[in-house]
Amino acid sequence: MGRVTGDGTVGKALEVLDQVAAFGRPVKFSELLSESAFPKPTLYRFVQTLTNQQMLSYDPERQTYAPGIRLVRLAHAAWEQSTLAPVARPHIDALSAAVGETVHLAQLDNAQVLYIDKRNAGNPVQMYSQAGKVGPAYCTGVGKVMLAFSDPEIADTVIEQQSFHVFTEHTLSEPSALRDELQRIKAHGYGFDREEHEPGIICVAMPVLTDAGRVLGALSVTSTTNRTNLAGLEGYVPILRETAKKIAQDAQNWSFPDYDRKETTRI
Amino acid sequence: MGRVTGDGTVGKALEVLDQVAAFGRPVKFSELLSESAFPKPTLYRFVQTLTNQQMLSYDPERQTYAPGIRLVRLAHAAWEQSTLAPVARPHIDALSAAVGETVHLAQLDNAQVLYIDKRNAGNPVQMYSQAGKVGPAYCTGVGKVMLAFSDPEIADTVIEQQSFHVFTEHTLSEPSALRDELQRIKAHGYGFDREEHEPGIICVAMPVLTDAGRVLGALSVTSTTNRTNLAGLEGYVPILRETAKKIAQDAQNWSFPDYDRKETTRI
DNA sequence: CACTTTAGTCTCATTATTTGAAACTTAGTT
DNA sequence: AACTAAGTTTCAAATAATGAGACTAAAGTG
Repeated sequence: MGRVTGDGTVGKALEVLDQVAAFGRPVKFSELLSESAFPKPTLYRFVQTLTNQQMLSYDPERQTYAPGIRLVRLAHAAWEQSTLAPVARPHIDALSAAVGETVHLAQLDNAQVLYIDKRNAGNPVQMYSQAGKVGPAYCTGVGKVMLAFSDPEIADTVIEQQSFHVFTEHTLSEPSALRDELQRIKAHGYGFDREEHEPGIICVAMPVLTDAGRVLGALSVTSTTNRTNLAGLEGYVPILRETAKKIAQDAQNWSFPDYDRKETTRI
Repeated sequence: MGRVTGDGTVGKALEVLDQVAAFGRPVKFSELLSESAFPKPTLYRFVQTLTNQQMLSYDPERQTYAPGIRLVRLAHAAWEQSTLAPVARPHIDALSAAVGETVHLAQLDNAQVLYIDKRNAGNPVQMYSQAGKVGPAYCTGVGKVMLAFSDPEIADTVIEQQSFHVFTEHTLSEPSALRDELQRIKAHGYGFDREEHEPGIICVAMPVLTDAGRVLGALSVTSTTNRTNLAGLEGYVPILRETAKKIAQDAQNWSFPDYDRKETTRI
């Protein structure tokens, strides 16, 4: 059995859920079927079950499925309890205020970069729309920095799964080039995105490491080639290093208060 | 069988997931067991499966489970495709700028108010931390407004599920009082929160309705009794009504562009 | 209009998985 | 060492998942 899923029925159902999410738009049953490894009635039942459970939503007019509203509720709990976001929040607020540029906080999920928080430079709104978004690990500042400090075995597994799609003329398109870059990043302690993902967009990234050296996530300050250059961004390294250190410390000391939360409180 | 779950194994597993999320903090297996309807080995296997699947995360040090990071990624897709948030975004930006007070956008999920977007008044950050949060339907402006315009059958079902916990001296603590209030809201077309959930916090809420009168969600402008009063908030009714109308129109005309999204794009 | 195709839904005997009582293994007391 | 509580494994019985195929509805075609 070629399948990696495992975990019986539940694993299979979640695989379907991921598939729907991967489309990035509402999908018809037939579209799903043509990409799915499951036979028609089996896929059908999964989709029905997930829709019943509000893990998928169904648009009867267009006959399309999309990830459901129940996920939004569940994710809030996940974000607050299983990501760096709550401990990092005050620190990236301060960082953002100090540098006046866009700040990202990311973690690794499934060989992809998962952005878990963001502070915009000029425009103060439009935030949640970004947290939860995923990006490629091989051509983003945060992605490369996390790989550079990851366990070599894990890094290898992740590298194997990268698409190495060429976004710009600066994109590293070969695993070997990426490995060299990771070497350099590890030596310096931080890394750059040199317009590797989008023309004109550059960033400095810093890993968030435990005292033992385990990667918890990464931070970055992003700007454009119009406003600054790599040397300019390098000036943020000290404050980035400080911020990363504080986040790591707080994360290690973090202990959840065991207050009884009687009822939901006002948001 | 008394169980409401249905949907076989997948439904049961998701019930466990909900239970973990409901704790609002990392939980030990034994805590979960004592609240769960499942026998020990069954619950044990569900928790294992969900952890494998990254729907739960496990902290080996504290031996606790929490909702997992995979949910954050899935929720982003849900938020963008299955909620009012993307269509409403520009309109609530405009509303927020115009009124200079905190603005909420909410939908009903499972007899609860689910906040799906928010604009803060003074402090511009701290946003995603709020979207995804849930609140009671019977004592929030958005909750009551959505109930008032819902199908009576649905409203009844929802009302039955409310806790009617008394948060403040103004909280409506009886279904009959709530029903009267819903009547009044329906007559006026909008509603207030008169410090029913938290002392000093008041709001005006407006439903977002389709042309056919179906409830899509609700909007509210929140303030404090220090800054204004109900009469003051009532002044926002025209702009709220306009905003709600625009959101409803956009939601009805909304059609997803069928561009091929080749790769993930920069966040 | 009958005929074909395609997409979506349903049935049911077979098969595989889930189930949970009970037993076992740690790890922490007294 | 004896006791206790929390977590984990086993295995036969009970149950649910599976998918080939049949059916239906709707859209396209000659």
